[in-house]
Amino acid sequence: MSEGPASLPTAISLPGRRRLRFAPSPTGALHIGNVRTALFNYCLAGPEGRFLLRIEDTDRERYRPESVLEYQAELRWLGLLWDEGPEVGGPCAPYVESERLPLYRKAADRLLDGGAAYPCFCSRERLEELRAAQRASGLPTRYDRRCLHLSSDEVSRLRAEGRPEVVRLRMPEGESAWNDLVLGPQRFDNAEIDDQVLLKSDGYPTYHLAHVVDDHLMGVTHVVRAVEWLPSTPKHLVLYRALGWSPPELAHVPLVLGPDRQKLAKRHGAAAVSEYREMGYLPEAVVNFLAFLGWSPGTEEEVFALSDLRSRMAFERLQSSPAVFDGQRLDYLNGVWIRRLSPGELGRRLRPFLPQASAEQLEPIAEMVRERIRRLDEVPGLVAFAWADPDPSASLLQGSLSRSAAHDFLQGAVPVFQGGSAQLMETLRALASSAAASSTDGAKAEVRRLMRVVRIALTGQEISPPLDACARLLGPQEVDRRLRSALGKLQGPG
RNA sequence: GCCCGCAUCGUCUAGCGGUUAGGACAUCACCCUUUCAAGGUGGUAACCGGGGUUCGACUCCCCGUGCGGGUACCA
Repeated sequence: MSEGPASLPTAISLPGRRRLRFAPSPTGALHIGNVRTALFNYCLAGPEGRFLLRIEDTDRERYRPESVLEYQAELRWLGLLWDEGPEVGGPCAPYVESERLPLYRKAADRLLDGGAAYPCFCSRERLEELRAAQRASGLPTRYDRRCLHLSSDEVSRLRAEGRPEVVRLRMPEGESAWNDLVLGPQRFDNAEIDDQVLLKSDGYPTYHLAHVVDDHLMGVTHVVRAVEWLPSTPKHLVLYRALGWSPPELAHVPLVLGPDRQKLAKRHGAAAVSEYREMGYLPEAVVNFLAFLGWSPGTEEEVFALSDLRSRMAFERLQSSPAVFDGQRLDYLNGVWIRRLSPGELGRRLRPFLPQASAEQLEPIAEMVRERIRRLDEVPGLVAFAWADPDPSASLLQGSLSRSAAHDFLQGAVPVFQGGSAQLMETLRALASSAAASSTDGAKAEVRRLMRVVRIALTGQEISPPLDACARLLGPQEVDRRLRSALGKLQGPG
């Protein structure tokens, strides 16, 4: 490449009608709020569009290399597969900003040459003092442009001294306006905007420079990001213009709040996607739930798969007010999606939660729990009896029944279970009904009490999956052993 | 401090000048039921306040209030 110092590649005919991107900064765990932004970008690209993943690793202080792979794994888990980006490549590679440094340098040089930016040698200490003073006198905190009018001699002298140097954007006079796809017409007075640092003294660009260069070079057509970026948008617009590029469409989506209406964070409980995965939320439910935090179809439908969302989501229906993250609604949707899974599929998803279960046990377990759980991590507790000896006490077994009634019913139940499970419940209920016939209070209540004895004998718990399913999971021998053991405890007076 | 954004049931939301303000979660009651669920039926519950504009405002405009965001050589 024999490009001049101020030359940059040109973005031409890239695939996809719309090109949207998710550009996280790998500094920690992937936050659920960021996932929503990723989801919106993914969906808004539409079936005809392209979804790109770009790694914004320009903050060397906070950079965490492991995060890159973690983010990718979580996005894949959610089904947010990128058409271009790390690992999959694409026409705009590389998609990692730390590998694109020369591009930002060239852009900075071009801005410097055109007078849209200037070198600044002010120390961090001076900047801090400046801000403190401005704040103290009630002024907006902004750089005072001390380095704006440095002569070339002064610049060379400072460089010769080895003073750390940054490149600052020279914010021009006038106004910055755009039509935000979510918030509508926006207008800022440039005089309110600071001369932002574009290139840091370590040679890395700031977000402002890097994302403008990359979004342009990568042919990004729509930038969808959280409102926290709204106030710095004028800087970006100025950069596009100074570089001779036309800006993409902009859409600022509202924040996701915690129950206290503060920006969702760690202290609200789970903030990382990985935690949701570990708690047994299905990616389908997380996606469905997050989509409705700021979007709705305008109909009364509420269950959406990712592919439906990608074909249905549109800017016009994006919400402009912030949404509170409501865990109860997520739980509900998770239950809905769990019940939509076939027992076989649910069994496969259950694997990480049931290390002690055999391969053959997973599907039957899935079948017995699918209508009673909202999260996969509830399952180990529901079926714990299968791998533990319940060993219930006699008083727990008999409950409000007389000891002899409990004993007699259990004794009658033993042969029922031995007879195989085909009509198990029918037979058991018939047995209970006849035993309850002489009951003074309600026969129905008596049947319940009787069935309860069997439940506790088998599982040690008052609450369990249906008895026939429990019996099948345990197997005939174990059922027989547990019934006889309980029988033994109910022997004699009590 | 300065700049900016937002505002319908507790929560997510529908509404885009005229509606008994709709749905879902949660909640309450009942039904179903071998427990727990799931499912069914029904109920409680909202337009932040004040001015305008208009024959008519939840809807449009202004002010206030509240909440939030930004104000970095972090993104």
